Parts: sequence; C-alpha cells; structure tokens
Amino acid sequence: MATGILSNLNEAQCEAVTTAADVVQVLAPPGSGKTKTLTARVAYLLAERRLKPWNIIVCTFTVKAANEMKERITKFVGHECAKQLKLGTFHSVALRYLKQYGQHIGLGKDFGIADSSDSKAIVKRIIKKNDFSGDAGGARGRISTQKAKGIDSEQFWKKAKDVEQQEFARIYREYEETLKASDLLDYDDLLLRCCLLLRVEPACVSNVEALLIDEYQDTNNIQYDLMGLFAQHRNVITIVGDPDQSIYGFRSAEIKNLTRMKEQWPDTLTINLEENYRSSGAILHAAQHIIEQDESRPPKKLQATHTYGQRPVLRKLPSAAAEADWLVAEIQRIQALSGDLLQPNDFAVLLRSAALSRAIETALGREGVPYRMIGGMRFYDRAEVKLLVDYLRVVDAPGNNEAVERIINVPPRRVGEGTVKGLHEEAQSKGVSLWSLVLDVVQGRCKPTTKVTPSTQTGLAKFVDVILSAQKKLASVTAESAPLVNLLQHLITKLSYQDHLKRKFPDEYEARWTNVEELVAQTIEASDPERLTAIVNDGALPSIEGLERRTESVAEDALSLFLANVTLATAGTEKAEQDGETAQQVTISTIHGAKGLEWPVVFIPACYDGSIPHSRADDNDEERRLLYVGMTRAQALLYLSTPLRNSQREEASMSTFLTQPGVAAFFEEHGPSVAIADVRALAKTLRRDCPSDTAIAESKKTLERDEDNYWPLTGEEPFEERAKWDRSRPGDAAWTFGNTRPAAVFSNATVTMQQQQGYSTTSATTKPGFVSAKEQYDDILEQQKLKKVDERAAQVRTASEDKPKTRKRQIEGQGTIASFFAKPPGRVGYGPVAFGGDNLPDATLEDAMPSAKRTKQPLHELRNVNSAPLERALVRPLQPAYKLPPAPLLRPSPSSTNMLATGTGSAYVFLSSSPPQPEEAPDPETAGAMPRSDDVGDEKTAVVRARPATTFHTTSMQIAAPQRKTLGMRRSLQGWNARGGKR
DNA sequence: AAGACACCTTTTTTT
DNA sequence: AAGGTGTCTT
Ligand SMILES: Nc1ncnc2c1ncn2[C@@H]1O[C@H](COP(=O)(O)OP(=O)(O)OP(=O)(O)O)[C@@H](O)[C@H]1O
Repeated sequence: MATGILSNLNEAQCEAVTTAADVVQVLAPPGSGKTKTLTARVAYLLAERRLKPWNIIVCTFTVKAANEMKERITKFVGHECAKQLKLGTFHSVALRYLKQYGQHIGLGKDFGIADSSDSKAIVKRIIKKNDFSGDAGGARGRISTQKAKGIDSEQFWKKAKDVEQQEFARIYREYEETLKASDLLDYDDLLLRCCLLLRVEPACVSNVEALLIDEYQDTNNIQYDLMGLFAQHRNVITIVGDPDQSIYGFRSAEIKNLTRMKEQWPDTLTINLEENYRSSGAILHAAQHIIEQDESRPPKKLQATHTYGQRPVLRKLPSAAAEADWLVAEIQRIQALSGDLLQPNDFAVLLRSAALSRAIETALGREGVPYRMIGGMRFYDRAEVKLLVDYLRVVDAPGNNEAVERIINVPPRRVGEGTVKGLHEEAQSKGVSLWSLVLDVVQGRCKPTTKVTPSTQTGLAKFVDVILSAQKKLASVTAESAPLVNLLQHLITKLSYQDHLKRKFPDEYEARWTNVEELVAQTIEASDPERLTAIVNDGALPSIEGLERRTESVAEDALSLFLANVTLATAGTEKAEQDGETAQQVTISTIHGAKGLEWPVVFIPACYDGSIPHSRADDNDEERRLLYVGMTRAQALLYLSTPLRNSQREEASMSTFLTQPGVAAFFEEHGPSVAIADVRALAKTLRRDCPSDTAIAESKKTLERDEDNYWPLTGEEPFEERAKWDRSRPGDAAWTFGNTRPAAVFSNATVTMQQQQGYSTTSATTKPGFVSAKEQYDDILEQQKLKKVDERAAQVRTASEDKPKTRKRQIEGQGTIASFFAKPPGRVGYGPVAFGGDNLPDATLEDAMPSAKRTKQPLHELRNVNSAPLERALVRPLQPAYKLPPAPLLRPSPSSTNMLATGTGSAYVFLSSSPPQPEEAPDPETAGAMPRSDDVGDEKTAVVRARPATTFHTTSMQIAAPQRKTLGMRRSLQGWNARGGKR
C-alpha cells in the first residue's frame, strides 16, 4: 500500500508524507507537488497509520480547491473512504460544527447564512438611515477586516477615536444587530462562532487525529485560530503553502501565520521542495524573474525538471478585440500544429478580473471553440435565480428580514419603497420580524402605524399567500417526493414567474428562463433522496460520548441544506467540474480561480497597468504574485499579452511588471513556430503519445496560416487597415472593414493558402515578412470576394441583408468577412457556431432564418459533442417555452438525475459557445462536407460548414432551444443575448 | 406612493 | 449590465 502511495514521489516529498513529526510545514514553489504531497499524506495516514477518515479534517480556501483535493484523494483511497473525510473549505467545515454543536454556544439550528448581497444591503440601509457618507462596499470590507482581526463591534465601539471611527463603529454595531434579528451569520461569523464553540466545548473535536491545510499562505487570523482549535487534542497538523502565491490579502490572509505557526509549535518540521514538475524551464525562468522583482522576498531555489522548451510569448495587440482574435487564432494554430496532441481542454485563459472575459468569449464563440468559464458572476447570483432562491430562503426561515425585503415587491405588488421602509422600522421597534408584522397586518391582527393603502394591502396579502402556501406545500410533502422541486415549481407557478421574467427582460427572456430551468434541475439533483441521505450521513461529524449533538434529517433539512450550499457556493459545483473535465473545452478563469491548477497552454491577456496591477489594488506586490501564480499554471506554452487600448478604448500600457529592465529577454514577441520536433518535445513534457508525422502534417494543412504573423509585433493594426485605403470595393456597406477581425478571415477561408515558403519565425519579426503576407492577403481577398458573389447568388437570401442590426454589428466589427466563407472541413473550429440573441421577435426570426425550418440534417449530426443533450434540444419547441417542460424535469429517479448530470457538461459546451445549428445555406457543395452521423463524437472529424456568422449571432439561440446551462457558464449565453437584443 | 422610463455611472479577487 | 437618479404618469 505504502509503495503505491509513495511510488511517484521524490525524496523530499516522501519525507513529508511519511514523517513521524506531528507538525509539518511543506513550503515549496509552484508545481513542486505540494498538493500531491498533501493528498499522499492523507492517504498515508489512512493506510499506514490507520487513522479513520472521519477523524481527519482537510481544509482548503476555495470550493474548487476542495473539489480538486477530494478528487485527488479519491484516486488514492477510493470514493468510499474519501467521502468520509471531513474535507471542505474552512467555511463549510465550520458550518458543519455549528449546525451540529451550535447549541453549546446558544446558536439555534435554523440560522441562515448571509451572502455578500445580504451584507451589502444591510450596510447600505444603515448608511442611508443614518445619513452617513461613504460607500457600502467599503464599510462591508472594513467590517470583515475587523472580524478577521477578532475585533467585535463592541470592542471597536469602545476604542473608536475620531468621528469617522465612531460612525463606522455604529455601522458595525447596527450591522451585527441586524444579522442577529434575521438569525443570520455572515461568512466571517461562521469562522468566528466556530472558534468560540471549540473554545467553549473542546470535546467537539476530541476525535480529530489529524488536520491538513492546503494553500496555507492564505490563512487569516481567525483561520489560524481555527487551525489550532481543530487540532487542539492531538496537535497533528500538516500544512502546505508558498508565500509567493499569497493572493488573498484582500480577505486578510496573513503570510506571517507561517512563522507564527513555527513559534506556536516549536517542533515544527519544515520541508522545502525545490523541484518543479510542472513547467518548462523557459516558463519557470520568466516567472522567477518576475517574482524576484519583489526585493523584500528571500531568494529561493527552483529547479526545473523539464527541458527548457519554448520561451513564453509577450505580445502586443491593438485592441481588446484584436487580442481576443489573436488568442483564439493561436489556440487553433497550436492545436493544429500539434497534430491534435493538444485539445481544447489543454488551453486556459486566465484573467485578472472576470469582466475581461467578454472579448474572449466573443471571439471563442465566433470561432465555435467550446469553453467554460470559472469564477465571475455565479449562477446563484443572477437576478432571476437569486430571486427564487430568496423565496426559498423566506419559506425556510421567514425571520430573514433581508430576504423578505428583497422579494416582498417582486414581482411588483404595489408595495413600494416607502411602505417597506416604514414596516421594517416598525417591526424593528416592536422587536418582531418584518414577516410576522406583515402577517399580522394582512390577517387583521394589527393595524400598522405605517400608512398602507388598499392596493398595497392587497399586494401584501398576495405575498403572504405565496409564502404560506409554499410552506404548506413543503410541510405536506415527504422526502421521497422531491420536496424542493415541488416547492420551487409551486413558487414559479404561483408567482407567474415566466410572465414576470418576460415583462422584466423582454429582450432576453429565453435566456433567463433557461437559468430558471437550470435551477429546477439543480434542485432535482439536490433533493434526490439517495444523494441527500449520503450527504447527511457523510457530512455528519462522529458522535462523541457525553456530548449533545444535533442531527440533520433528510426530510426536514433538505431545504436548509440546499440553501446553505448555495450560499457557500458549494451547490452543484462538484458535478459541474467533473463534467467540465470530460467535455473538450477551453477554460476561462480568473487567476484566483486557477490557483493550484495547471494546463499545457496558458494565456494571460490584458496584462496592462490598471488590470495587473489592478487600479484599485493597494498592494502591488500581491498583484505581482498574482501574475506569478498565473504564469506558473502553464506547463508547456505561456502567452502574456496586452492590448494597446482596453475594452473601453482607453490607451493602455503594458504592465509595469513586464516592462522592467531585463524582462523582455525572457519572452518571444510572437507565438512559436511549431516544428515536428517541438511536438515531440511537447508530448514528452506532457507524458503523452506523440501523433505521427503524417497526422501532424495533415492537420497542419488545414491551417491557412501556420505562423503567428498576422498581427504586427508593434501592436498596430494589420494590413487590412491599409487595404481599406488601397482597394476600391463595390458599394456594399457590409464590406466595410472597420474593425473587422482579420484572424477570422484567414481561419475561415475556404481557399487554401499555399504554405509560406522560407518564412521563418525569425523573419517574422521584420517588416518584409509582413509585406509578403500582405500580398497573400490581397490575393485571398480577391478570391474571397468572388466566392462571396457566388454564395450570394446561390442563396435566395441572406438573413442579414435587410437587417440594419446586423449591419451595424458588422460595422462595429463583429466578424464581417468571415460571414461569407465556409470553413474548411476538418478543423479550425470545433463545431458550428451559433450565437447571440434568442430575443428577436418571432417574425424577425423567421425572416432572419429562412432555412432554419428547412433543416434536414438532425441537429446532433452537426457537431462533435455528446448527442444526448442535443436530442433533448430537439424535443423542445422552437418557439419560446411558456411552460416548464415537465417531462425531463420531473423525473427524480436516479436515472433521470444521471441523464441530467451528463447533460450538464455537454449542454455546457453547447450553450456556452457552440450551440447546434441547422445548416444555413443548404448548398450541395457544403452539404457534401457534412459529417456522417457515425462520425459524431469523434473529435478529429469535427466539421465546420458555411454559415453567415452574423445571422447566427442574432438568431440561432432561439432555434437552438437552449438547454440547461450550468454554474459558471453564465454570461456566454446571457451576455450574448443581452447584446443581440439591444438595438 | 408606486411604477415606468430614460439616463447616468461604474465594473477585483472569494467564502 | 446593473444600480442609482431623476422625471413624469397613474
Ligand atoms: N515527484 C513527482 N514526479 C513527477 N511529477 C510530479 C511529482 N510531484 C508532482 N508532480 C506533478 O507536478 C504537477 C504539480 O503538482 P502539484 O499541483 O501538486 O503542485 P503544487 O506544488 O501543489 O503546485 P501549486 O503550488 O501551483 O498548487 C502535477 O502535475 C504533479 O502530478
């Protein structure tokens, strides 16, 4: 057993895993196998030391890290054992203790968790009420900082010196009172109360035999205390961390906790790992050089185990849109030149902030590259989903004033701001909850001092009815009958939620509704009795003799369990992640979200001042570490880039971290030429089989351009800007080049360009290279124009022709020329693209898509993904659904759950970027290029056909009848619709 | 007093 | 794109 655990570890790692020392710190740079060591130690403790899984606590800082950890441990010890570990984020572990032992500190069982919007709303109201200045977000952050320091509102109140501090002290105090009144704990409270509990009742953790913590550099002081308390009986602690990767200072992470730990446990064994198993030498060198700009940092050894490899790329592009186009073209180029050694899964785009994803998503979408988005706006934070969740929260715990306030007038019930404010204050002064006051008012038990007009009274009555009937529903239903789904369906009906969404989001109703469907699907999964029982049982802390413990019941606690998971962002993520890994898709993530993960190819776009380092960041060193973390995610290829103008078209200059003297020497100015030898090296680094030379040559042929030489290295616009002046074009407004996306021109062209002879990478850095490229460009332009005329003639009518909307789009640069060309069969995209608005009025839709209804080819044959969800798509009506289709949603049997589950991943692909689409121009030539149905699912035969992209941009979503969309997929769909819909 | 509509700014990172 | 603000109508 032990040999299995230790077989892939080096000496230092082995020592860390097997050491008899109680307290162990593993301090090591990125990619040195820290997480691997930690998981191996868990396995070792279980197998060799015979610890019981339920006596081991494993803590991480993010949900994703927790899932990743669980997966890795499962590989060692199997699911049966792994699931019994007390493994999770600090917050979720703390929550378990509070749920089960909270009574020892006077905490009821039914407390809720305040999410950030609750907290912010509370603070905002307090500020407004008291006429204080300052922003709610800032005050909220300050409260959190104080809590992390262990200073409660009373302490702060006492030591507040100046007026400003007193003002804040008041906000802090009222905030705490408000939480208490609603029986809510905020994120920090979960940790604080858990600390309190473990101090008051140490027996709670008397069973704990070992504690392990990943990414320890991210601990804040409460978490530090919690660590000591969890381990207080046996003091067996293993932590791994890297001070250079500390990127959570904004939530009070203290790197000092490393030394503090050594002081508290003087026998701490510190082990350093120095070998990097992840990245090529070139990437490590560059990353190392950047982190060493921080002069306060002690020098460290970092030994590459891989070859030097390709130097990372530092690229300048004219605009954010151009950057995105270049990036996508590089993904396609590298995949092709690697002979499909690299697949979409192997690429990641890492961003400083989630909002930067828009340009990238647009470009990926246009090229039909499937992707998934991690981080950013969460599924449960979307307005249409959050509202329903808030209803559920009120049904679960009507004392939650915050949630009541948010839903009391949505949909509009003529209960306005003034009334709510009045009632809220009245309730507060009476010492009752808003809900019970409203209930009394409606049921005539109490006349409010607040003026309530008759129509408002009616509105309140409606509201009360919704909640009461829902509560009844919940109570009357047994665990076996999927209480959550029934409850949610009840609410949706009772609220006429479809109509509400239609009114509120006329342009993007479909997308919003799809999210509601997704929520319903999530609750199906969450209320699967087997699953619930498993969660309750495995989540339960072991019972300890002589210690009173509250247990959870599947029937009664399904709702609150689900809601807690929603707030802690745990709900649905595990499944979504598994699905995300099986489907072939490019990952887009924030850098924070990417910590601990790795990909063969990593892009970090938008490396400009203001983004990295962020303009609002107050610790530049942390920003630098963030860049370092991003860079060290890459195994084989790393691309940094910056647009010279950001998405708001303001001038942007390259990040100061990248303009320091000496940095340039570590980078290439453009993407690498990839020769066959490079592919072999790549295969070796990734420990994969190398494709045959012929396979590589074949896939290379599908590329129009096998060098990264389209965009000038200076960051200027490429030639077609000049072409615009040089050439006279027939008077077709749609042909305006404007900001067109030239990359798309090339990758979409049917005309195969002759390979550029003698055009080496080095010459790409010189101007002449571009001149010759221009000639080829002109050539292609000519041919493409001819082809365009042909296509136009062949098509009775192109949808975009008489739509000013599309024309405007084109002028804005949303893929003009590309629209008129067929992609070569075989590669480039991964499936047909369909995008954008499902929001057009039906008439426009039919106008726009005359061919939509003529489609002969079944949709699922058009793409290379799992066909199951597509069949679901076909069952769905073409017109917007006005009813929840009950069939797929109301089968709570395990098989249906599975179906939905697998659907998730693929639907993901499908909705995120490349929904299936009917053939746009059923012309025989392109039809011949269609894949046969038995080709479906084979990556290599992915075939892309002619399509006017602009048309799809605006219409295809409706035809593609969006399926379940999963967590994190978000904006792809929604953002698009929002865009397509306007104007 | 509530709602509908237009117009404005502002958008870090996570539990 | 969502939240705030301001104006007008009901
Ligand atoms: N002894 C080893 N031999 C071969 N490969 C290893 C070894 N140790 C780790 N690796 C590999 O190195 C990669 C990085 O490992 P891991 O994610 O555990 O590193 P890490 O130190 O946790 O990185 P980070 O600090 O970035 O989270 C993984 O692909 C892992 O499989």
